[in-house]
Amino acid sequence: MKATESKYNQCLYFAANTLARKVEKLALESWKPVDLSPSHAYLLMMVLEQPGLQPCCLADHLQLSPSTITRLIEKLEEKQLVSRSTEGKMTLVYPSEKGMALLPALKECSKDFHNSSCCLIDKEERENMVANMCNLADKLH
Amino acid sequence: MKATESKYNQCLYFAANTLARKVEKLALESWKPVDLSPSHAYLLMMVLEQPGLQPCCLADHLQLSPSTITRLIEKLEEKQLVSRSTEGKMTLVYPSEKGMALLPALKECSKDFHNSSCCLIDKEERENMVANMCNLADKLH
DNA sequence: ACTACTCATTTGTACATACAAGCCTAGAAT
DNA sequence: ATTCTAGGCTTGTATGTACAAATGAGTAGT
Repeated sequence: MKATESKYNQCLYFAANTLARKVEKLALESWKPVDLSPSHAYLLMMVLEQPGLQPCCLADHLQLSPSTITRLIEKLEEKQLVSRSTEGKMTLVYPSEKGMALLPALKECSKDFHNSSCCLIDKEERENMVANMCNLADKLH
Repeated sequence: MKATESKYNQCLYFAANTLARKVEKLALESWKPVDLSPSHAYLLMMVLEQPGLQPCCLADHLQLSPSTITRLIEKLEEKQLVSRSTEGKMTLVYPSEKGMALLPALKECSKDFHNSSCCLIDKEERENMVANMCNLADKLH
């Protein structure tokens, strides 16, 4: 059955969750080439762009809780893609050589993901939707 | 930081997930009075409306995997809100007395959830968004 | 200098969900 | 009848995420 045919096709809870799960699945596919989950990949990309970023800053930009960020970094550290250095009460996250080497592949995955969702929906409509979703998310405190 | 201010505010992955998590949180609050998570509540409401529904049908309408449905039913059974009866190779789910007694409260929660999201966003815009999200979800195979 | 307080991070634990493999039961093929 | 197959459900296990409590390091009050 399609989501649009479901009993709950007018329910925000239903729509938001269903969409997110499907998008997650698509993203998972797109980032398979680098063997990272989408959130790991986004975090790594941020660190590559701004080496020495703090976890709290990552949490802000990715809109994830600090504890989740810790968990994501842990895994990237295991894979030796980033390293943490503790400076006083804060932690700085740096990409490793191996992490840096991954940048082009990451960008490729990013592009792939973007394309595979773009071909399903009109560019303008898509942009509108994404903006609306962010807006509503912000209102939800 | 707000989602609209994030580095990734144009990314579908980011927008869909951020929104879904926030909506989930709001829904969680709304259904606290009946001490059920939103998905448990929706499942129960479906069973109340159509006693004897099969898990596969629930999975279809709620757009969740069969295994997730099993897990949801298990918990509702523990709470003695529904019961399962195996008829040949299929399973039928029925509400219990206790489950039926919960119907008015469930409807109240449902209304609350709807209202608390409605006061944040224009009715028409909201309806549009929900419809668009379902549509896109369907296209994401 | 001692205490209390705050902030950034981590840890233990829990929840929502899914995938893959297994288990029954019903019906089909022989 | 016996075996094969398919469908519906369940089970083991894994992923993504968060909350609440714990840690540890600066900071302010006295």
